[in-house]
Amino acid sequence: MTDSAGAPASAGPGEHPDTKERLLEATLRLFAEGGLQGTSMRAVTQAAGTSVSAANYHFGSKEAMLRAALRLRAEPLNQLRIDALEEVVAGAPRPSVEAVVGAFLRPVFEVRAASAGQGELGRNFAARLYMEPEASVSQIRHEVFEPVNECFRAALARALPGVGSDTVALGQRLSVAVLVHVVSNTSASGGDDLPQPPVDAFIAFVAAGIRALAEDPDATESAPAAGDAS
Amino acid sequence: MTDSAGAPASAGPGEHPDTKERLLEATLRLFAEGGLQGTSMRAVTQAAGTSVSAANYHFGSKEAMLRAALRLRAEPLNQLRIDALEEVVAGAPRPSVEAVVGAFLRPVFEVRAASAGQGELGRNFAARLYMEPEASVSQIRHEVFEPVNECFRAALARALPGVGSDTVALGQRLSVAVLVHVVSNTSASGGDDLPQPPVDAFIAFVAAGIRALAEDPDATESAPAAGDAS
DNA sequence: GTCTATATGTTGATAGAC
DNA sequence: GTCTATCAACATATAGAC
Repeated sequence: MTDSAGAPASAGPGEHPDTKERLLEATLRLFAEGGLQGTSMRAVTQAAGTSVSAANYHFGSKEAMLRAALRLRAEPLNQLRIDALEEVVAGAPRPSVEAVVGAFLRPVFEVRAASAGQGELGRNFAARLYMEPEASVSQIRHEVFEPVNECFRAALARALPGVGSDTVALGQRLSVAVLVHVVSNTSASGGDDLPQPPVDAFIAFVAAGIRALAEDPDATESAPAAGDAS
Repeated sequence: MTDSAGAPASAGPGEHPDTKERLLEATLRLFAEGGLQGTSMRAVTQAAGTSVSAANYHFGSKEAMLRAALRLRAEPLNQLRIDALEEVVAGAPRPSVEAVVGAFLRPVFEVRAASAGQGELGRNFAARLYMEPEASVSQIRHEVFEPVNECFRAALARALPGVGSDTVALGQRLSVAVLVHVVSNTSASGGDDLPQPPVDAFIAFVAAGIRALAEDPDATESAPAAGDAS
């Protein structure tokens, strides 16, 4: 909505990165390193080789610029996961839990592996996007990931016929939990450079956990018993 | 180490909260709401009914004050969990995975339930402590929680004889993953007020996941196969 | 020990020249 | 469209009176 009318010198057909594009790229990179409050307009615009005024001209505010950058980067991954999930559901009327969980988790690893070559843009970025507690980021995260989560729940319900919807929802949430930790524990969180286990380990963990929830719905719904049954 | 020598008017035997105590309390509360960069000395000292100078007099810097507050709040929980883990190990030479995971997770829920009455001090706090990517917070988190994690790994190794240490370590990491999400998803993360499933659901999920890792060490060590075996 | 006042730097956003 | 110069507000930290 900004490159509509009066952009005579920068609205090329897509050849060289103009100022707006450079700003988005720099925003992503610096946000990935420092989070929202840890990233200043000055740092971003300096990294983009322009000025604060240019950024405010194109986006209006710091938050708007961040939102644009986050959506730009997160939605392709978003679509990748939705496609994978729909493919699993379309391929089998009753897919395995592993297949569904794999469709949910694998694209994240693929994108991380792909962006590992072009610097660490995408590494910390996913962690920041998932973990930043700032309200604006949290809102974007919800907007972008809620369709995926819904798609995941639908696929999971297919894989687990007869299981309650709240159990399915809990399984989805805990899948995200594992995903978040995976994504954060390699770069942003503890400063540790832990070894990265293969994707299948995480899929096996999550699938077994979800099956445990499905097999014991009593624990999911309400469990006042078994306090100290040692 | 600050109330040792020259504190004639505020080092009471523990009756009324002095300035230092009020500062720690306010630091915890505001940090729980806004994170590290989102919490200023001005806001903290104003909430504590004192001035920035007093805070710097007692703690020296913003980061030092935060560190003191974090340790003050996190270490009791820390000890609770270590005790529970040691009790499980002492009670049975080969405890169940559920018992070990329960000892790891339950104290967190207990502390959250206990602090739910005294305002939302402890609710967001755990989430912030676990999720804040700031270096100083991350360092404290590591210092405080590493002993617990080590204790948990030891107990888990008891419950899973013959399982590789890296598999055990992965199980511990993913337990923390679930814990983080549980703790963050009720207040700080998405702004959603999701229903809180019982503790046993999380224990069942984690225990089953860990067993899956233990039963298939092939996936934990290295898994170059099974790319698209659909 | 605690305060007021201040030093020094940074932030996000804007005004106006070009 | 992009820049330089600037604003007002905020940050952490310190100096010195009391």
